[in-house]
Amino acid sequence: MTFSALSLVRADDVGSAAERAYKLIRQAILDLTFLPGSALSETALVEQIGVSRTPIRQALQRLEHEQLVRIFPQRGTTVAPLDIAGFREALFTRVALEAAVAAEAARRITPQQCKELALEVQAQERAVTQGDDDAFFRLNEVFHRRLMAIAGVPNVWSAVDAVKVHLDRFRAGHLGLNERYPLEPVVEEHAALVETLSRGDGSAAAGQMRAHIEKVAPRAELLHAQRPELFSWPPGLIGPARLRSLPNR
Amino acid sequence: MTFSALSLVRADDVGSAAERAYKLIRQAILDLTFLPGSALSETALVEQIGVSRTPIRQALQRLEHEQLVRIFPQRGTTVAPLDIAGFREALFTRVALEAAVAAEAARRITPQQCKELALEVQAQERAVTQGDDDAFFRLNEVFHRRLMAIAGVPNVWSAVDAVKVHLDRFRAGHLGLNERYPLEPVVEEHAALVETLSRGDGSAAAGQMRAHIEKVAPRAELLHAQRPELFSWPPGLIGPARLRSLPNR
DNA sequence: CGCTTGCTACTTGTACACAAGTACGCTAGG
DNA sequence: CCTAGCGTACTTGTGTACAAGTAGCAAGCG
Repeated sequence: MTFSALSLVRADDVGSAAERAYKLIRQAILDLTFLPGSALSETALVEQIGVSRTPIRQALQRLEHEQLVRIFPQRGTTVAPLDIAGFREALFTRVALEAAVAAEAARRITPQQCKELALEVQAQERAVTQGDDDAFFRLNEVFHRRLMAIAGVPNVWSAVDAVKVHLDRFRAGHLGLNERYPLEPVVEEHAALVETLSRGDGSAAAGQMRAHIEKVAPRAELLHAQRPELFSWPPGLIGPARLRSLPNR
Repeated sequence: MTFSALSLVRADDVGSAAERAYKLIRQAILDLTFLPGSALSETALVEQIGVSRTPIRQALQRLEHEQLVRIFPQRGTTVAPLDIAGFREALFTRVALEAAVAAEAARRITPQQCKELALEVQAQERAVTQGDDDAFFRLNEVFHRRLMAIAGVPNVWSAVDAVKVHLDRFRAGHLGLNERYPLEPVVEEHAALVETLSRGDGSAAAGQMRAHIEKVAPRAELLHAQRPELFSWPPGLIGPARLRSLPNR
């Protein structure tokens, strides 16, 4: 009983101060607590998170490296606006990598691994029928990582993860609109993919994976049409000027 | 005449202290000035580079993120050993991305762009016949980046660059052995690729790109056979223990 | 002789003070 | 009323002192 409480505490307590600051700020950007285009004050973050400027700065520099924030020396730091071109490039990258993974996995997969994947798909189905979206997204990630392990390239996930944030930001934008994305087809595509993998058909598996991932493509233009303010710097300024007065947009 | 000297100075003088420290340490790791497995002392780097610990630490954390160093809290920092598995995964990633780029470029390329690529290949040929390897490697990088621009995904290069260091480290290891890698076939493959792109044959271009990049694959085992000490932690220790006494291996 | 225990010197992590530079607003002048 | 100029308050970048923790060695004990 104390265990579950402990594991909840861990999420905000484990790791160095810099690690905690990184995860907190990153999550706040992804779920739109910090709106795209708004200014991020290091001193304000110090008060909100309760650590010194040093770990805050480490976190912000990691976030700048993955292009979630922009740091303008001696001027300020802002949350990067959503960007359709960036979305398309991230999607291109993820499709290329995961399609290649699927092809290689089809060549290497064993019957035992096929059974394990089928079990995972069943777990995904349960999560969807129970309406537990968060559980499904976790299982979805596990599934895609498992394919990389089967293909013998587990660390390719880090390359996917680096671009995946720019896809997930669009999903978060849709969540704010209360538009649920139907998850049942996703599970069906997973099941079909496992079946293809079990036949060892690499090119078919690659094609299915490509189509599977590219289904999120329309999200970019949809969200841009519905919430254009997330895609540009606040009105009245072009580019990196006027960083002082952007408290919350 | 002062210009070329200036441009040489720039490499060590431009950018923030953290940026300079990052580039210097990175270069020293890539050209084996800092040997794989050896310890990196922050205070020693402070004296060698001439900046404070803060930018040194920023640089080391960037290097840890791209897996060139490993930081063990309260214990020490070491240069990451070469790793065949990492090489294979980096190669897989680069092949997947660049093959997809080649396929997309074949669909989008214009006749004008074909001519420009042909001119670039001629410049590469000149560099090779003049024996200017450094110039060729710069032109080679420009060529691959240009293909991404043509395919409409210029920022995919950053994803390639992130894994490319783990391929380049093996090239640096070979340089120490004075084994020159023949560059003429590389230029010929570039020329053949441009010809295929001009025909708009996407799948053929992807296949050529795949073969083109995978030619470096044998380097991993070759270097491992000739310089195994670059691939493991110094003798007498397994894993991350005993960081104190590893001055230069 | 082998083992334990404590000390010392080193590591990285964090906090804070200061330096360099920028934007905004006020004020004085036209 | 408008505009130019300056000062203030803010930003990030850097240096440095201190805190927390680890490895290695040496001395003392069994």
